Amino acid sequence: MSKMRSECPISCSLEVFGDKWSLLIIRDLIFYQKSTYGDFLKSDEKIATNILASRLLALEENGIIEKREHPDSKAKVLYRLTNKGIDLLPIIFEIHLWAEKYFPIPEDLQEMVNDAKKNKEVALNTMMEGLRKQLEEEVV
Amino acid sequence: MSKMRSECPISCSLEVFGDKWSLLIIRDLIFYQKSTYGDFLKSDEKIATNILASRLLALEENGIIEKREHPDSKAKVLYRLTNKGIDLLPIIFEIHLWAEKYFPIPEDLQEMVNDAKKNKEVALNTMMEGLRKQLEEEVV
DNA sequence: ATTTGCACTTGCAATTTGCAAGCAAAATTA
DNA sequence: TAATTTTGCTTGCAAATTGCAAGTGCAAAT
Repeated sequence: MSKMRSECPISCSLEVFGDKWSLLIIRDLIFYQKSTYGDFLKSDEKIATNILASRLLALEENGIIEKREHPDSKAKVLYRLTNKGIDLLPIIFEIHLWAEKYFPIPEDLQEMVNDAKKNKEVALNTMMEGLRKQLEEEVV
Repeated sequence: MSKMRSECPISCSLEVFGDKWSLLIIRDLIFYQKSTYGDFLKSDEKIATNILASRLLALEENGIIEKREHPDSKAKVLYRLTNKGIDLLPIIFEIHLWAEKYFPIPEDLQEMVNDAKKNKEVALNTMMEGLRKQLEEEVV
């Protein structure tokens, strides 16, 4: 957050998640139930270990994700989206809808995208509620 | 478009507009009626000339923008969003709404964002129709 | 007690970005 | 008509970022 390029909301937002990796990490958190450093490393796009570390730190500093104790082991770190991070879902939803129009969509996502197309608001709200519930439950 | 990192719609989309500059150029086309190389250079974020040239080329290759003859002069080049580019507006809208929640929004954009919050679908459709109309008219 | 798993860090090479200057064609001015 | 300015780039080089491979330190399993 050192230097802002401008006051523009698009520009400010891009400084938070406008790189090649951040939205992919957020995607993994939302759609693939990934939550650890090792999980993110396994994604198809093959992020480098140092880049992953720097992105996770930046996302944490920007309040998009937070670190938690992992229930299974002290050696693991559990990463979770904050409410601020969960609020990015509408953007990710719209990116999916745009991509659906201009790229072939993998089978395993087709159903989700179809739902989103049929009834955007409902699909979105359902998904966001799910994520927030997950966040609350674990605090307990 | 040389090498794809994965089949993921988010990843594919990011390869089109997921850098620090592309969405700002698209923003300028949508919200500030900018349409020439010189216009884009004047933006607050101060993009370098070579980077601007490379981004314009990439956006054109990806079918997001197109070059046109400028009505005023042969020395000028008119850049316009294609329909594919106009379809990015919902994403940009959602980014604005997210930003509105987490950043201070400049006065000159406040009204637009308020409209968007009050009646998202209507505001979005109005704006997209306007952009498409502009695109059609000029072809004549 | 030793090996394995996990979350990183470090060093260095390769790629990308950013800055400053230059350049050709078109338009304007003298 | 000639000189100057505008416009849209390109080029060369330095600085920053990214990517790869090889560690490192602590926790957990064997």
